[in-house]
Amino acid sequence: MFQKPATIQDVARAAGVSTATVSRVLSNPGLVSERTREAVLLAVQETGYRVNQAARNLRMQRAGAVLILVPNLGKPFYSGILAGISEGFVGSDYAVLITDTESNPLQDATLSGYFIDGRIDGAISLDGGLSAEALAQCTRCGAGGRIVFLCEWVEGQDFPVISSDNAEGARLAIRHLHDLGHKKIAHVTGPDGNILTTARREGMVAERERLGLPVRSEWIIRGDFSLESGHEAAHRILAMRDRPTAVFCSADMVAFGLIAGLIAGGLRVPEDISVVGFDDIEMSGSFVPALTTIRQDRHGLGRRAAEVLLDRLAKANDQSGREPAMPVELVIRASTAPPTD
Amino acid sequence: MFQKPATIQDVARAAGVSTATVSRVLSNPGLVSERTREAVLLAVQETGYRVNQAARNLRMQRAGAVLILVPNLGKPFYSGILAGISEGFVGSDYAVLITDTESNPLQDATLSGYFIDGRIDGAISLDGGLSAEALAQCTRCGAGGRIVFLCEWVEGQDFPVISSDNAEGARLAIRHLHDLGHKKIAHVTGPDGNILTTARREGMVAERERLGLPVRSEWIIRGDFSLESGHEAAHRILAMRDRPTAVFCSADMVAFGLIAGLIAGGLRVPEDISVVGFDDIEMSGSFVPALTTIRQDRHGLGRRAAEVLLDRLAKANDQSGREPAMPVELVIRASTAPPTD
DNA sequence: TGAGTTTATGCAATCGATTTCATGTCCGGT
DNA sequence: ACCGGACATGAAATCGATTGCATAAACTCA
Repeated sequence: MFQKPATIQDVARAAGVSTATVSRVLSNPGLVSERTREAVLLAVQETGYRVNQAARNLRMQRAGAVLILVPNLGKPFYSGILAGISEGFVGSDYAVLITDTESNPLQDATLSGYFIDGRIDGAISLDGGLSAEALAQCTRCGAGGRIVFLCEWVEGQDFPVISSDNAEGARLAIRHLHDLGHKKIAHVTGPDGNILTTARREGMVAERERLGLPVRSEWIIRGDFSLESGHEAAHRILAMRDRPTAVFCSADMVAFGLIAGLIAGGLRVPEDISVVGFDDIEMSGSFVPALTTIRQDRHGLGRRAAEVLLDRLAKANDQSGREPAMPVELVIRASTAPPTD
Repeated sequence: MFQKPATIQDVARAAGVSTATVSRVLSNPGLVSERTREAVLLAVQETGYRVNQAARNLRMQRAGAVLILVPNLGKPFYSGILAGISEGFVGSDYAVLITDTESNPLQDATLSGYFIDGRIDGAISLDGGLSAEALAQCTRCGAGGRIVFLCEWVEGQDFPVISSDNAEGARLAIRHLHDLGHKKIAHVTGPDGNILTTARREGMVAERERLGLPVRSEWIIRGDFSLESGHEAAHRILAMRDRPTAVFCSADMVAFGLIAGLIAGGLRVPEDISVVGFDDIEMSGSFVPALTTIRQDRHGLGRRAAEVLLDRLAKANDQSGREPAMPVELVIRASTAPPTD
């Protein structure tokens, strides 16, 4: 057969010390004398010892893992975020579990169950659609302080939230279009009930009012962050009598669908109509035309969420509340230009 | 403070039986009498007991987790696969760990380390770029039979492989173009050294020869599965004196970049040039023009890999080797049409 | 009725680490 | 020379489950 992994007993025997000493060398070397420390480290080398996580977790009453709840792993938007999160946990001895809440919907008891099981020590949710009951169950079993929301969040709950400054992003987009000379600006929203939909729509409306731009209710088009919804929006716009000269989309994917639809309908982007996206996913820079958009620091968002959660897990301090919003940035590319009345 | 999770002891006390009995009720109910079984189940309800995974894993000498190695989580291609994998593990009491091998490159000892640690019981690698040394270390520590490759694989190694019939996909694409009347067919490859690049290129070359289609070396354009490489390929093609009338791309993303580039260069798709992709990712159906492509059953591939790995983990049987290739399918949409010489 | 099964259950060892507590040694100060 | 403290180490309890073995009760069959 194959060689069984060495246990702490094996190391202790090899080094001629007790298991307690081996354990101390590994986790608290200051307590051990120079001589024995070296002997133990040598024995560790020789035996190829690695600490058994199950045993350690059992003894330390922890799970050694965190769970990331992703609404839909397929959306390119999440990739950079996940990379940032993983990076944030490198060297922390927490394993990162990822689950797709769309293809594996959570029951109310599932998340708290993972905590009770000792499967996870903490969670980062990119899904703002968790039920209040599910969260209440987590709080009840003491997991409340170990859940962090990222990008999305649940209204009326007091969990830490890391997110971009969505309102500011909307503001930047509108101001950019206004600076180019656009007055008739449409908006394709996210799905109803999504917290980001609200934040971006309201930011956009506020800025439009501030700048005194004209308002038409049909210029606010309901979407759902998908390529298809952008495509549908294009049809709506093509059919309008009083067409906007620019469109601010709630997500880059929407912008892609929109642009494709507009071009298929005979318009040119940006000559006939300007388009601004939101997110700045990888593809946006190489789309044709390259997309002007609001950049979210996806990697940074992920890292920050990991940091905040690690901090929670380490200190068990329960000061909740929202983290300062992460800055966004306007990236000007080729999909916007002055209107050509 | 919060209520501590109930242990098996608590349940045993509540039901007036020993912990052994509780354990049996939960894992091997047939051994226990009707009466006590009911009493125990009641006690489980009342206490809200859930078995502690760390303890169970320690005792059973398992990790309760599998690791999925994904080359780049950001690529939409992987989404459906991951969904299929997760689905395959639902109800199996294995946790699914996901890691991005691009943003977190594996050292030679990392993967085997996870096995030795008792962090994972098995792995599914979507990355065909694992080093021989890393794999050798896994084999050495007895983890050889618990690694499954999916989509990609490492040449010269005897791990089970689940993958689509890449050669057949290439054949279908070329035959489709040939049936439409195309003779001058170009191909944008994947990255050098990638196993799929080879499989698809060779499938395409073989079929082209079989049909007696003309060959020009510049019609085989080096790409890397990315949108950008499609875009570059467009420039190459636009600059050719003897232009192909159709292009078979090694991935849908490449096709998107290619089409965008061709259109920007003044050609029409499919009127002036036809384009076929490979993968059929979500976006392909709603791209403009909708993409004709070779569909891989991503969900099914993921599920199958999960099944094969679960099987391995359960039976500890070591019969390795390649699984039968998963079928692919030609999906005809709007990006291909007869040539218009 | 008694020997031999079968069935149901409990006791206690075990998995591999961490950590408390006790012990022993060495040192400096008086 | 003696005492107190600092330091190094080991013995053993502990985390929460699973399971081999022993035992007791119930049942079968001649």
